[in-house]
Amino acid sequence: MPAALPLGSLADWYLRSARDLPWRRPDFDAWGTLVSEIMLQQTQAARVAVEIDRWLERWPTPADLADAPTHEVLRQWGTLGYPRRALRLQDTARAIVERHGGEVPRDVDALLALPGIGDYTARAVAVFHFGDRHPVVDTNVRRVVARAVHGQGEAGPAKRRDLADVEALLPADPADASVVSIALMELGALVCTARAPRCESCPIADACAWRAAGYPPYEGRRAPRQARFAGSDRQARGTVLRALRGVDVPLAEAEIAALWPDAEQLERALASLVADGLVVRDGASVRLPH
DNA sequence: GAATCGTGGCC
DNA sequence: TGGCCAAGATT
Repeated sequence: MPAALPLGSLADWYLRSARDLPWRRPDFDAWGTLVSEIMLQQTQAARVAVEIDRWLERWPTPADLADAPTHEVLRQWGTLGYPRRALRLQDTARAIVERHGGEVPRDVDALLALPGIGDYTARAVAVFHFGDRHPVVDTNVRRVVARAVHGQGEAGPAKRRDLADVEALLPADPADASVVSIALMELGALVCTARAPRCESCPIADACAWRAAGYPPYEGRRAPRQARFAGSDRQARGTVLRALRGVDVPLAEAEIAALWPDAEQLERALASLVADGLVVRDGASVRLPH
């Protein structure tokens, strides 16, 4: 059993060093928290920070987004990446209106039942907005715990076990547990980074098992590395969607064909965009969904 | 469990 | 320069 982490030092460090991010402002409501957490799925905080306010000014409540034209939702999503998230976010807004009277639910299971909301996002909303006690486990938390608690240089692929693993670290008091979760995330983002961690300024360095062991290199299994992007179906999809966002009329098949050199790959990308509901084929042209 | 899904920043 | 990484979720 590893020694307990100095959670008091961690919390003090957080209160001293936390970034001033929009979703940490006291006036951020449950809906704003949910929207920001979905945008933060695999997208860097700095990029979300410049988009979130404009989004929430346009659609300040779930009912507002539920009623929006989907093509406008996709345009506003812009280049945040993984545009299926924008569709799911609108689906979630509609589900909140239908199932929960337009109010973001507090219950983790109710949150998990919403489209596009998984283990991380559901608990992030329940903890960071509602103040309940749950483990909030993202890539930062997994890395910090792997190092400080388990003495491993990397976390390896995400596992179901990670949730219970982190839950065991949390203080009993929900408010204290909430600060520990956000502080672990911030520590992973600012200090205990994937490359070149800043151990000299780490508030829990004295208790870090990885440091105590002399920074042994990671020997365990790793997540498979991302496929090359250049020339991929993903790039083809992105190219098509970027073109459609840039105009307010459908694009003819010939205009679409001019976007990508490999006709067979373009057709495959187009078919997958249609299957995802991101694009609609309308006769001999292609457009964003209404 | 592994593959898929955008875009941009960093060294 | 190109691989790695980023507040993950879904199938």
